[in-house]
Amino acid sequence: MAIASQEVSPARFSAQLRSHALQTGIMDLILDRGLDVGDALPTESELSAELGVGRNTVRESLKVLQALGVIEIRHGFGMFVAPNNFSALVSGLTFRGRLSLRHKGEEAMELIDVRQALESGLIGLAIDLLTDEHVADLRATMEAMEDAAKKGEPLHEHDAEFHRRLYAPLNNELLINLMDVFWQVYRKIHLAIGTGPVNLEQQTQDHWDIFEAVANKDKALASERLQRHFDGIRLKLKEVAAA
Amino acid sequence: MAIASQEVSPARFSAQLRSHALQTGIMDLILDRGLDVGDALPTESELSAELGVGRNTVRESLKVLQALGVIEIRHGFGMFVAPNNFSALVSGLTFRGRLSLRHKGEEAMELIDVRQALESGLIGLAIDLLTDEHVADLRATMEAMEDAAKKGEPLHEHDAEFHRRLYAPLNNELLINLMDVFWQVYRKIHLAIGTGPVNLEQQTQDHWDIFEAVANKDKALASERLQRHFDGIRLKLKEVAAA
DNA sequence: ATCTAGACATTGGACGTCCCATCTCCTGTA
DNA sequence: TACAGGAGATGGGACGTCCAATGTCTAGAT
Repeated sequence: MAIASQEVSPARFSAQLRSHALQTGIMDLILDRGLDVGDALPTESELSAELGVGRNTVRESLKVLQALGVIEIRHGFGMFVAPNNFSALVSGLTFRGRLSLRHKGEEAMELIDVRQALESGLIGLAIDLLTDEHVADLRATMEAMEDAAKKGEPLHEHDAEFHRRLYAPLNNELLINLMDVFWQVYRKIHLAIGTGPVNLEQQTQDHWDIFEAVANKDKALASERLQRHFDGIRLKLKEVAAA
Repeated sequence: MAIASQEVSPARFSAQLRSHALQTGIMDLILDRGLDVGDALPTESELSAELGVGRNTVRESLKVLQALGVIEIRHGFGMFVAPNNFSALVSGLTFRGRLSLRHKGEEAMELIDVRQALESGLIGLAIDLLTDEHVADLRATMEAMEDAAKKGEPLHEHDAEFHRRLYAPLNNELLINLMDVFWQVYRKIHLAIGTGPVNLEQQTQDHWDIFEAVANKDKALASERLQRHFDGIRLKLKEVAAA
């Protein structure tokens, strides 16, 4: 399974296409050999030989695949087919947000909007599938958050957990990961634009309100309260953009 | 929670950290210098010198940033801050789907589910913001699709356009891009599992039905019809997985 | 017999150098 | 004025060399 286009007329294909072909070549190799998550890939040298390109070149593609969450690279050990994760997306999107903060913060606002749209748009579907067990899990998370708030500890871990469990009924790991990405980007933007003194009690209460609406299966109210959840940062973003 | 804290041995972390630090280093450099979309980055050699790493090493990071849509690399000309695009995500996600098709197609199903959840979950918000102009645009797209169907031409371009315009009222480029990613992944999965003879008229009619519900601002009906939209491929996926 | 420390092979990480491919821009000619 | 072609700059790629991290295996001590 070689990059067939190389033998014929390399010049006809743009460099970008060749680079992309190498990446898909490696992915095809994984699929052709029936490698599964956790299985080891050939070594860099072997790949270099089999694909007929230099080791540096294959390394560039491997780094890209690593960034895309396709493979996992372990120094001194080998390379393996990775379980999916979107972590790479976070840095790219955060960069976008920071970049846009310099003019009008439009993209940062869009990032917030995406998270808001995802959360308030999908909560209805989640409520449809909500079981008592899910509600119990949510309550447990909220109690942990309340404990932390009383001790003056930071809430972000509990916050993340709450939002993850909110959409657990959808039973879709991929979607949870995706929403987690936007949670993280949200948080980074929040940190970047600087926050005033955080009111732990208020923050906890906001989440209790959301929990209550969800537990009562009131889709409209839950959706509205989730929207509210983002009003604060939107205001601050506008201030920063105006300045 | 697949994203954040996977169990990681300390040394592997450091290796990852250096690579990641280089990437963020380049992004910081862009931000520090006030570079904007379209502006040129320093040359590879300059970056190599300024960041104190070898050119090959910096190239690996640059390729990653290119894959993440942060920069655009033009052979023989230079590197530039890129407008955001998620196109890189597509290949990674498609790989996931193809990989999962070999056992139970779970991830492929999740990918479909994500698109379905996004579309049917967000249509309500879109309808809230729908204007007559948006409806007119949608109708125009549908008429173009119908024309193509009558000529026996492939519909996928019109299909993509229809779904893009469906969420245009949300006025969020980022979200449109994101949904476009899942549209493309959906299509690739569709092609990968093989489709029976496509019924152009039926396909067009399905879209007309969705259009009608949206134009009438019937959120529930629109959401339901969007859900239906995916029933076919889900069935086929289950067949493939069972085989 | 068991445990541990250290040697060892394997593998990825980083770098330098050389040459090729491609682009833009400028110059010269018709 | 317009077009063709060259010059220079920049990214693309290939080796070769050495460094660093990791897991394994073995020898020695207990």
